[in-house]
Amino acid sequence: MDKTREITVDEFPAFCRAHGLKCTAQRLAVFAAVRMSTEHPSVDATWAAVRKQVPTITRESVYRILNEFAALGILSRLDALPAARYDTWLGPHAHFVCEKCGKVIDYPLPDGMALPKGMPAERHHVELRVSGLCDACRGKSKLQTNQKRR
Amino acid sequence: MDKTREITVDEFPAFCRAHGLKCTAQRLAVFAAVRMSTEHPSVDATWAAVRKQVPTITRESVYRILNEFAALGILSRLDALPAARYDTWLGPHAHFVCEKCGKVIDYPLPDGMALPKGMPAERHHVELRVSGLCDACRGKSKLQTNQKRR
DNA sequence: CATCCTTTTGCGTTTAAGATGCAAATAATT
DNA sequence: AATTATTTGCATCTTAAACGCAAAAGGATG
Repeated sequence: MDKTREITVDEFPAFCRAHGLKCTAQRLAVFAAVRMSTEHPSVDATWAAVRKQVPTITRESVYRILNEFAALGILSRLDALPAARYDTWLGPHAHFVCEKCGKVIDYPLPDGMALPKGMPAERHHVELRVSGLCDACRGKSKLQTNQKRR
Repeated sequence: MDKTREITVDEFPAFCRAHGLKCTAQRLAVFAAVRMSTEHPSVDATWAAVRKQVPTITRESVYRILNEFAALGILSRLDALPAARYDTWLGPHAHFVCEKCGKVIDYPLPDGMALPKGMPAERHHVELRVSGLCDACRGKSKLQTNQKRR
């Protein structure tokens, strides 16, 4: 089985059973929210989406569930400031991170991109991160003047 | 001039003059601390080192100075949890980040590694991040059992 | 070298992310 | 339907990071 393949929402209950997890409404809704989003949502963004389905869920549960999922490997965690973001694309890929608005855009890695020699073999997550200004932020003159340019 | 070249501590006063910054003892000590370290220090680690030279400096000043330096481009900021880390190696390179102890190890990028097509051109920082367990943490059996393995 | 002016620092305070402990609630199994 | 281990919600705590402002210090000028 390909560990980098994203599982679908339909497959989620079986995933829970296979890992001895209860398939709660909270877990399902959190997984579906991240799986369906293309925005690499933060905890709070995920919480906002999940509350529409499960109004009683707390932010703390979203934290716990997202980190649990990251530890189990069905989603990846992108350490970013001010807040970590989550993603279900598990294969090696590149992230463009806008320094102004925080937007994250995915790119596939070039074919045949090799890791540097000497890197530990049992890697969990490969991430090429490029930061700068996204098109929207670059277009805004007001933001441009605030942003230090080189 | 190569913008990815690290400036030396000796060159720092000239750098300040060129950018209209006052060359204060605080700025010099913060720069020297990160420049001399191979540990990718966090704000607090930098603060601890700088206090030996400038005992009165506050953590807030270290925050401000490090972020100012990152904005000016003489050091790079590595967004990591629980705290951001700073580095003076400005050229493209890879970071191995230990998921257990947070240790960061630098690797040069393989020759000819191309960026994915469509990435914004005016990039500020290219980072290949690989996470997993460092040798020290992998060697500790106690940690190994705590760590979920896949 | 003394003065002036701008920048920077230190201090107090604030916001927000993330984690934790425990009792109540709930899913899975019999 | 009852049982049991897991999970959630709630309250609380810790720490990273940022901000506003008055005091202090750097750097230029006469």
